[in-house]
Amino acid sequence: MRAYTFLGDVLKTAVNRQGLDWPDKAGIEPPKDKAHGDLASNAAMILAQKAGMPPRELAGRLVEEVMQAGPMVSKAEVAGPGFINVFFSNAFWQQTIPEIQEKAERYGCGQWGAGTRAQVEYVSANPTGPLHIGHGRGAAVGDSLARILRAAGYEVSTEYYLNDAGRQMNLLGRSIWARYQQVCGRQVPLPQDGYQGEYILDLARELFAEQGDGLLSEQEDQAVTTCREWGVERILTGIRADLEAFRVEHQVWFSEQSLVRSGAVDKTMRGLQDSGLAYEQDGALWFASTRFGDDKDRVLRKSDGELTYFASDIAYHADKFARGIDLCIDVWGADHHGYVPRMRAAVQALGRRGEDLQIVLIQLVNLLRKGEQVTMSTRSGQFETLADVVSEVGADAARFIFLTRKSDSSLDMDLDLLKEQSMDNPVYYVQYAHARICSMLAKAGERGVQAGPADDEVISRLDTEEDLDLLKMLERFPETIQGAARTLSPHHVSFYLLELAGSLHRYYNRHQVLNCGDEHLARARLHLMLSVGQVVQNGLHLLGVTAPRAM
RNA sequence: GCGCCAGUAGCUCAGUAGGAUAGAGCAACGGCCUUCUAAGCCGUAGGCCGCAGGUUCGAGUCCUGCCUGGCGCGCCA
Repeated sequence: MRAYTFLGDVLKTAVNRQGLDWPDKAGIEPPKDKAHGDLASNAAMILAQKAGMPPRELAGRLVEEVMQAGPMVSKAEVAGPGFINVFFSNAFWQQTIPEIQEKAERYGCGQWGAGTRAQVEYVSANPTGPLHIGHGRGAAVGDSLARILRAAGYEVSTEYYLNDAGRQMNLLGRSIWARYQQVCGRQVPLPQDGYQGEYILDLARELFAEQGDGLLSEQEDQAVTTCREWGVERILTGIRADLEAFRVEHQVWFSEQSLVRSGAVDKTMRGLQDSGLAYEQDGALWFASTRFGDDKDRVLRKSDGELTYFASDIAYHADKFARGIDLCIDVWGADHHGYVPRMRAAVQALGRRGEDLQIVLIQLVNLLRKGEQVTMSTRSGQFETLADVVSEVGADAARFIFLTRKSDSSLDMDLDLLKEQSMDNPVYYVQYAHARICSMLAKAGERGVQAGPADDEVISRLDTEEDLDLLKMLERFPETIQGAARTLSPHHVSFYLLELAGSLHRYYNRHQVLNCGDEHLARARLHLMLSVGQVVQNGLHLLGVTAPRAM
């Protein structure tokens, strides 16, 4: 990060001295090939025409200025069609060590999102059954996203939206009621379209164990209500426990029912009507979402008087904005992608910019057992619960798998493979790096070796190719966080950690830390290990994965 | 029919705001433990980046068309 900002300043000044402005399209980035420097810029190629000289000539002038920038730059050159390649001095990279030690667990954090109140809403599964593995993926992404955004300086809150007002809730009540009666010995059919799952029967048995057959004497309506309320509470308790076991936290649990009851939904509907964005037709109330680019207008209140989910979703988002949230990030299952245009339209109708709502779509998790797909449907009750998977493969492995690919591509997850090859699971590769470092530090402690202060004299000994490789990796951590926050993509952090762990393992196999035969060198390398350990820890924390001290 | 997402090594996937000779892990093959954790390291092999055009100094990345797979299109929830 230091390298990037430093060179950015230098180059911009140099460009200005040529009487030019820094072009938006210009980039400064690390080249793929190390021989092309630590950072390279294409600015000269973009500005050549405007400057009225060939790209290489302009690049040459800029390079001269970069060379004057001080001892941090060891070399700058013109390359290829007009790239400016810049090499930094070892001393520059070595300064990363004291920076990490000073910032410790805050290293990598920045202020890019300062002043923005962001809210991440995720999971938000209907409380009609246990969480399945698909919810788990959304949970991992949402939770990690919140951590990353906090690290990037946003003021972040997390929330679970509870759809506790719809018809599904009634269906749940009736399903439990039917099962309950069966448990009591009555011959009753399950409701049509009811929940078939085994867990409904479990719930009914539990209810019976708790309250006996007392419900049988109640009125049907009353009994169904009791079953529903008891069932929702029971299921929610389970969901909370599942999320906790998965190390996922929601600060706020927001009830849809509370919105309906407070009249907030009606109020929002009236507001839309007043501003001419909602209208009555064929006995229904419609939202004119086509005005904001949606394919067709959408129903808010059906002709039978019932509100659609969409209506409360709009009121819910209005409520979010009213609470002072600047940026709403909704994590949804990708099967809801058709819903995106109307939700964004609604946000604009509320007087917000479309981009104040960001929707992260989570693609399907194809769960496999022995290579065969496990079909999933809450209704039929055939699914793999998050809790089962977590207890089988562990929260760390599950989270890491979810966070090691773009959320927008579907994921094949073979549980048997994941278990059998658990030793080859990438999460262990990263954790092993941390454990290795801890082991070295422990050994250093036993031998009475102290790292001491990380002054220039000490860290200047970190000068091999592998030292610099690690130092450069460490220096890149802050911009990794920034990039992950900007693109709402936790997987960038995972891939960074895999790369960092790789560099550490390579280092370990090539250089001795404690046994290198030189007390000063050992101290320098100890500092390097401390820093790598810190960054691995910080990175894993962003993923919600533990950093074990021993494996 | 329309829309969204995906198509990159045998498999699972990266590829960051177009950049230089396209990467990693697994699987395969060959090496490395009297030394701080071999859950590791080093090496070899493996590619018309779905296909065809276009934009420009330059395309895996942007545009158009097509092919294949997944998902979605309701006064459902």
